[in-house]
Amino acid sequence: MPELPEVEHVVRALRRTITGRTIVASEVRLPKLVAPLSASAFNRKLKGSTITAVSRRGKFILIECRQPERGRGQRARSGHRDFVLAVHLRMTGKFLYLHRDDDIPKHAHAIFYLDNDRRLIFRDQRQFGVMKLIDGTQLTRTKGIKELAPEPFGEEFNPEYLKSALQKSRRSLKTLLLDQTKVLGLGNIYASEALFRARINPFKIAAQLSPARAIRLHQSILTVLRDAIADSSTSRIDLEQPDGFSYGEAFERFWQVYERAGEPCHNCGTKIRRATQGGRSTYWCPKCQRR
DNA sequence: ACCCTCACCTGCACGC
DNA sequence: TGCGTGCAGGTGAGGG
Repeated sequence: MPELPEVEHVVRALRRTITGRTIVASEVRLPKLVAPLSASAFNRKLKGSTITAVSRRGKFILIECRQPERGRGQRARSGHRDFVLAVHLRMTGKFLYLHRDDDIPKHAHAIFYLDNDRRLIFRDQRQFGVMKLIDGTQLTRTKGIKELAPEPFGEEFNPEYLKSALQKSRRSLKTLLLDQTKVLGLGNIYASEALFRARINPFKIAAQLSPARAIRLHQSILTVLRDAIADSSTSRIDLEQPDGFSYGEAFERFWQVYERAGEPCHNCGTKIRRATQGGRSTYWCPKCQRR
């Protein structure tokens, strides 16, 4: 369920919580979480590794690790190997930071035992989440990551980039905004919200959007992501409160159109509409976002 | 190369 | 109460 703003806050929470910790051992209870790697190979690789940093690429959480040299002789010069544990939360993935005696909750598919006697749990009700171990130098060559569009807050994601991405596509804007290889970071909620802010109809064909509107859309994408990240209720993401937080709750009160079908538009009072587009719900104001 | 549909899962809200 | 249906914020494989 998390889109980029929620992932960003999970990253910040992980960063202040687990940076510098060593993974004493790990336990994978759902093998497909780490497939095609085997659970035992995954655990072997992580054992004894120290977490050096936590970052993000799109909606992927990157837990950067350093594995001390084991055995004799190998790679004697550097003395360590760097790798990244890349985690995608998909719909329901969550991290929890538990004490030794806390009960392991339902749907805990991976457990990381840390050197401070605490446990980092990966919990995922729908089992869509994925983890992969990537060699330090291979990150930008990894399938699933190398195809991602530029980071929305980076220089490369500018109005010119967006215009050119739009020009190449015959799909609807809403569908295109969900494509992480074209525009990075939006999900089903913020795609609708960004289009509402830009006053652009979600069914409009991408290539037919005027340059002026493309600039407006670019602005709206950035502001909707920034506002969601800046929202103080977001910082409530607390890894120690397993059920005290659901990603959506924090932002609901700011939604202008999402899940508001039949309710009045905050701008003009017209009833917000809902339709299915590419199998997903799209919400829009038929007056503010005319074709 | 592009784009669409379906599949992956569990749980919840709803109507009967 | 129970059961069936549809829906959920994300992607990726496979096929046209």
